[in-house]
Amino acid sequence: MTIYDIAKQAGVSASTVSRVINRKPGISEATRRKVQKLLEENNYTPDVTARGLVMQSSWTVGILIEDIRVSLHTDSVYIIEQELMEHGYTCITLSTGRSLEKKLDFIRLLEQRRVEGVIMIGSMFGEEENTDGRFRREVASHLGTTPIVLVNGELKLPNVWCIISDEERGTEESVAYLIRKQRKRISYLTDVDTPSNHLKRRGYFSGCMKYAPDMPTQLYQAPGSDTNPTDSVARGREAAKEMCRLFPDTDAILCSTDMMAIGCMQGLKDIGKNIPGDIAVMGVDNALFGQLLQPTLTTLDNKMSECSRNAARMLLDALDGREPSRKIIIPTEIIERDSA
Amino acid sequence: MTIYDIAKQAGVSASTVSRVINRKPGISEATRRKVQKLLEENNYTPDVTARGLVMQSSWTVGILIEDIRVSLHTDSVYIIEQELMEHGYTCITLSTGRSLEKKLDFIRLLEQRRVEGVIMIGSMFGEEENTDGRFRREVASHLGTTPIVLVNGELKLPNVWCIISDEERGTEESVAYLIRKQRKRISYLTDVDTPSNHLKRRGYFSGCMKYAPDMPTQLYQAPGSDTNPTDSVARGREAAKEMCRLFPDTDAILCSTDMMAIGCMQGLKDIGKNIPGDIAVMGVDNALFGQLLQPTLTTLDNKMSECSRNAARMLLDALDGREPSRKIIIPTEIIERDSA
DNA sequence: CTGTTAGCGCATTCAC
DNA sequence: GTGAATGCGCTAACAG
Repeated sequence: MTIYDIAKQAGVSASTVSRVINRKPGISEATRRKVQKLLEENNYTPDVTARGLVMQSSWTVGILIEDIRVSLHTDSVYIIEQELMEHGYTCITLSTGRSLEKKLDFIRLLEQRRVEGVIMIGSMFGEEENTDGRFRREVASHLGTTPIVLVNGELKLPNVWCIISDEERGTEESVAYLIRKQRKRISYLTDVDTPSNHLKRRGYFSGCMKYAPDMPTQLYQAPGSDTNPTDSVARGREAAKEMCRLFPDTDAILCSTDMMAIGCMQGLKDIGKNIPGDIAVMGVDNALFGQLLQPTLTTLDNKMSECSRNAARMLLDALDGREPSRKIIIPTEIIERDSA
Repeated sequence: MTIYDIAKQAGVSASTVSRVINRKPGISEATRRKVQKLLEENNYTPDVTARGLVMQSSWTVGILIEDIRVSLHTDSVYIIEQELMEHGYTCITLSTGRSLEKKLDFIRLLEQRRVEGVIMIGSMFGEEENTDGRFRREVASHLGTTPIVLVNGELKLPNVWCIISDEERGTEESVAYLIRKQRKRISYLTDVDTPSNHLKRRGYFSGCMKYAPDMPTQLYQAPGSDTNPTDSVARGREAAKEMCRLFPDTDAILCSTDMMAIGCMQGLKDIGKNIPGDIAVMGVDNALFGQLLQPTLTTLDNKMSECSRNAARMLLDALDGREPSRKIIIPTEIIERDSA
């Protein structure tokens, strides 16, 4: 069913039909009604794809994310999709996994689909000093003129806007918090090598330096590379035991994510440790489930929901030519609960 | 950058460029190489939207779901997207919420985008006897020729395939399980009115009838309508207290979802009940977090991951004209843990 | 007020 | 082997 079919039935031209569909002025009430009736009777729906071709606008935006199963990301995607949909955009959400190749594939996929904007969630989409810049170059050459908003990462490109959660500072303050809570041997548990994890780790070190210069720093990086919840928890569980061996005097474990922290708590329970009596545990993310455990999990809220909402709005602003700020930083907040 | 731009640079016609892009035979090795080189140099990417217009195929499928934040659904979407993407399809995933209007809006949106197939996850997309059939009619008129796979629901339409988890039977067996565990007063906690919840509730009643005909049935339906995790847990928590008032002799609460069960456990703890000593708790879904609580949550695994994987394959089969089975039922499985 | 024409980017006849 | 012409479904500029 095309506008031509409708036009024929109505005895008018296709452009007339197009006009009534798009509510353009300059049409007699009589023909408007006649056409309208036919449209409804035939259950006509315009092909937005064809429309996009001539209008040079797809009303589509892409969302890139490492793994939709990570609840933090799920919430972000939900918020962003709702916000963009309200403004008429349809989202294509892609879980890239951790490989660079896959990320590049999806960048090309979005280009092929002629998306009008892109939101990338996660620090792995940013550039660090130690990268060869391949990702940045590919983004530049494939999406060089598409507005892009990066959540929790930075990419120095003229079409990229950034919004980041101040996790480094937050981790620093988490150390201060634990020290205020009388902890004497704070160790740090991290896993996958991501820029975000590097920042948090740096925050741990500088926090120790600032607030407890005499305390030895104790870092443990758990092996493994997948970041889905199941793996993260399992990894934290193993790591907790390993850390108790490596750092027998530790009385607080600061974890790079809540999932790791949850696993960590499991592991500590496995070996009979009391939380927070023997060891305090603290995570990052403010995941829902931290509230449901016994004891409830103290965590650093990195405000990802707020970041996501802002990201969507920044993209909408950029799409409407309103020039949002190039870079926004959102402060974090410590959520005090029972585990620390 | 279009094929015409490339054609001009190469001194050939657009059709020649099109041929090398699509690896069609009948082109001299020389021009093929020349064009190929230009394509790469210019970072050319075909517009799949325009291609779709002429080929009459969008290589897009839609996924409809009530709320992506429900972890059960998140996993389903992840699995389906991966599977379809491997076969060249791009997914548009839409969280419809609970309103019928929104569902219909999104049905139309998918029609506008000319998706080639649709997967709907959740019983709310099916039809029950007590519905006025509006949803079915709208699906028929807007997506009447589009292959659709329904997960956990049924829609009697020639272009719809169904895959359902046998939750009714599973709930029945859950009752039997609790009785084997010496429970004497099994009550049932449910919430939102969905077909799936109706089936489970029916399973509860028939289970009681079958395995403990003398036991009085005790049903409580918690008020509220949103199914996101936060709300579900909160609702379960309140409900647990209410149920202890209403049914003071209950020694087992069977919950319609794991999130409700998790909330339920919180609520029971709030009022000093011991689990499973005083009261056993059991859920449905086999959510990851059931394993992480203390005590771990006994649950009915409704095999949603398996259902999802099958749904994707059924759609692919239908898309390729391979005629999959019209309806498939997947049996559930009780996962024994500590709460019951 | 309405119809004709052209073109969005691409693939596919059908000639040559 | 390759190019010119045509059309996918739609909107827009220009006539009338």
